[in-house]
Amino acid sequence: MARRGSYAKGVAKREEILTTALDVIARNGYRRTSVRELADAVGLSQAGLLHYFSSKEELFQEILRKRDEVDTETFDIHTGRPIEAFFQVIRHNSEVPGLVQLYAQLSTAAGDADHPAHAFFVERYVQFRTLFVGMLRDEQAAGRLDPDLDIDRIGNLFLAAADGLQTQWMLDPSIDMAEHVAYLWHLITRKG
Amino acid sequence: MARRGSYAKGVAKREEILTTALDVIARNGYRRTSVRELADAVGLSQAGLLHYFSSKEELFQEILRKRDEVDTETFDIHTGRPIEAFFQVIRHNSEVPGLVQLYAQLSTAAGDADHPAHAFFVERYVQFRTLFVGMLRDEQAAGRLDPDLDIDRIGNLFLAAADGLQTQWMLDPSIDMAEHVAYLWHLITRKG
DNA sequence: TGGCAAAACCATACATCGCTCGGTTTTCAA
DNA sequence: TTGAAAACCGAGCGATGTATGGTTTTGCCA
Repeated sequence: MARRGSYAKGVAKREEILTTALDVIARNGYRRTSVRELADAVGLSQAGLLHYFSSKEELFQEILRKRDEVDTETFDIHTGRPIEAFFQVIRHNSEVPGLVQLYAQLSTAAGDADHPAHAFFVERYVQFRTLFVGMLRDEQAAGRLDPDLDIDRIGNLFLAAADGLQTQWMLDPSIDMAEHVAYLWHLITRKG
Repeated sequence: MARRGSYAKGVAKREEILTTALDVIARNGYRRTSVRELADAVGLSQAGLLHYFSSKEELFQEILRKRDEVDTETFDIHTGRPIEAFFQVIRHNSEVPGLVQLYAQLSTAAGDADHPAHAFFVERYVQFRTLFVGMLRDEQAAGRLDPDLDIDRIGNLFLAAADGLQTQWMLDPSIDMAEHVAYLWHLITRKG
């Protein structure tokens, strides 16, 4: 499933690389993690590792893609109430600082239009915006949310708050990300 | 003023490095800017440049520190109404994408406690939080803001929104950062 | 079941990076 | 005028990401 024509061994190895890389980054931090180190951790040479991912940045992108897939399943994004899943994901994030570092670094680096992961993040934000705005629309339709609210802007503000709070949390772990986002939700839903 | 014991020439050169580096980064983007390139741009060798800044990361940190100083003066942060200055800074940011890239990258990299710029950003956030919360307290005292609001949390949410919107704006420049932050302000001040 | 194309994987090498070291030249106060 | 410190450089080191040209392993199908 990794690529067309992959052997069973290759598919398993690719998966092993992703999960192992996640561990190494979580333990060593994003800055101090090199391709050689990741290759060693899965018993491959650097060239052997780069057979599966054409560059370091693509490897990191795929790690984050897999994270999204796992989170989507684990926290029941599409079936439950998305706002609840959103809070759960944020709470969970404070237990995987390495991933937060990786995400923050790669998503900002991808701001450059030439960055290999640029398209990935552009699409990611589109998807999350759509998901969030759809949820807000449902809340409005159910009468639980002021119909005068600009749900497009609010959707962007929620994503921005989640990202920005990660930066603050990395600098000062005493900041409770989920609590802050919950307060933003309170600000929006108050005065029914 | 740059360091104790600097000669006049050195002080001027240090200043030239900062302003030139700013231009180069704005033009080439943060990723593609190396120390060698910056050294060339000011007519120095790399070793010559690193006489003024002990590392690349310290140079970038000093660029951002200078940016803060210039913005503080230009937009009248301490004398005018801080919220207005805040909007102006954000509007101005969309005209200096290179700086936004640099800030986003360095501030997230500094999340690692071992990063050379870690202390700088920790302190920076403390300062901005203090400034912002003070402003919110004044608004409450003047009766222009609901006294029940948690101004500490709101302060953090504003900083987070400003940061997170930069990420979104880099990925999609059609996003109006200032407009979104203004809408957040509207959400907080509505229903006086 | 044996052959063979493609996948899996490696050793080596290369360009570039940030940075250090040991020096020379320039500045400027005493 | 002098000399100590600042300003600056050439050369090179170790580490990084990645390209190249190969060998070994896998598994489909004839």
